[in-house]
Amino acid sequence: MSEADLPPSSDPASDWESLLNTIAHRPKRASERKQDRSKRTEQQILSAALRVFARDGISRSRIADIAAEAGISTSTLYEYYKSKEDLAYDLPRNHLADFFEEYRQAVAGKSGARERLTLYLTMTADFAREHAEWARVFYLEIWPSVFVSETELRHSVDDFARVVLFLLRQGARDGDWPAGTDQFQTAAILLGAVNQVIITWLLYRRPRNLTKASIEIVERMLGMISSERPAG
Amino acid sequence: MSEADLPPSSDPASDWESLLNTIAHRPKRASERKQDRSKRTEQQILSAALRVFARDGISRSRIADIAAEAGISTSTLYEYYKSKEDLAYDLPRNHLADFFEEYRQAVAGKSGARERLTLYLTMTADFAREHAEWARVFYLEIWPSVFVSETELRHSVDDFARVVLFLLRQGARDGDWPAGTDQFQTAAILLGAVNQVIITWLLYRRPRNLTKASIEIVERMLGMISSERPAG
DNA sequence: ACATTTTTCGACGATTTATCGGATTATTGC
DNA sequence: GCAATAATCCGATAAATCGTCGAAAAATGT
Repeated sequence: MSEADLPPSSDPASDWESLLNTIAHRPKRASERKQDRSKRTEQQILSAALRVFARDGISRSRIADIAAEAGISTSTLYEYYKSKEDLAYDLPRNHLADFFEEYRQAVAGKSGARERLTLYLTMTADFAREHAEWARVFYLEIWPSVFVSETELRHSVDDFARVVLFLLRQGARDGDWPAGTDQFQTAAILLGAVNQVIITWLLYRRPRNLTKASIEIVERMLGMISSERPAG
Repeated sequence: MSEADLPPSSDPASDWESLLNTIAHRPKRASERKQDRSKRTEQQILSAALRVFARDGISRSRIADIAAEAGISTSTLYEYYKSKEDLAYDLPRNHLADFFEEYRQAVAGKSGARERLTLYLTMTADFAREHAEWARVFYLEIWPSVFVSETELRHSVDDFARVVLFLLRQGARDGDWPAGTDQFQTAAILLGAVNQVIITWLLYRRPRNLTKASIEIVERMLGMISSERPAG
């Protein structure tokens, strides 16, 4: 069974709904733990791993430290994750789902492409600011990693760009910006710039005010894109 | 003795020269190996490490594999680098110095800020394409890493942005684009977009033609920046 | 209360990293 | 040339970390 088997629809509004639905509900993990105790343990592991990874970096972190931080033995941790790598790549998925869900709710009232896109990109930066430990692990260690493409996480990462592309197409249809330009290129500019700002903030705490900076840079880029003359 | 102790100069042309000089000649490593044999061994280690890191990823690579690939024993490798991390972070520096040197020569005839900037950003992408193994290690594993800021490599990474900022200021002085806008923001857009394109190419080989795509995206961004109306 | 399932953990084996002292090779001074 | 000295290399082995297994403990169902 292949993914993204949404029925082709000619109704843009329902396409948007179903896209949001898809990204917010990627299956989290086939854990199937029976007891509540286990669910608690799993949460403790994830929370401990996040703290330790953010503090020491994934490569320097030791499984034993994470287990100790979670208050369990090393071998118990291996009951839940078959390796450190497995744990590291599973870790960001819950948070990403949370982000998509937050966005889905925040965007509910808005129908304009530009409005939706502005909200998406600024919320991305804001989410990183609010979950700085997670963002450190995700943006500085996981996302660019060679191995993302081998994991389930890949779908969530791809979703990130999918939303931008969808909205760029919508805006082109609605006349918010020229339709002739390469939307992949535009998406690269938008996503690249926002990521760059987030990464700089994570590493050097510049700009001081990430929320304000991201709003400014997004407004500026969308302004530039809107007033471009169509490609000839 | 602190770095970057260039005498303050009010001559923009010589500032440019000295900036290029600084970045192309960062001290490579206090190796001080006496014999030619050692210099060869060091090269073999670096070249082997690059192959293995690019193939397996840094975290999955084993020191023993790198040593074998280099045709030396594990313990000999430790004569040269005190740990895998040490090796990984030293690896990119030679290539970066090569890039800066290549740029310095290519830019020699050009004096316009826009011309220099276009060349810089497109050469960045082209260098990644030509040295794909190195680029995989550098862009996907080293650059975004939390630890860059703890290593000597940090200076070279900072140089990357320094050049862009210098040229943005020059262009503002020369009237190539409005002077009012935040140049850090502009730099984030330019660098972020180019990095994004490079990373996408490394991971998915999209766009197919990286050289062409980077020229297009850089021209487009500089066009947008040039025709922005000054901030009010 | 007792059998069954689920979860936890200590003990241990396997893998990988890193060290050290001496053997080997090159360079220097004569 | 040839000894003396320095630089380089490597096998043996220690240290650290990862990962496995079987049995004990806890939870669940009847």
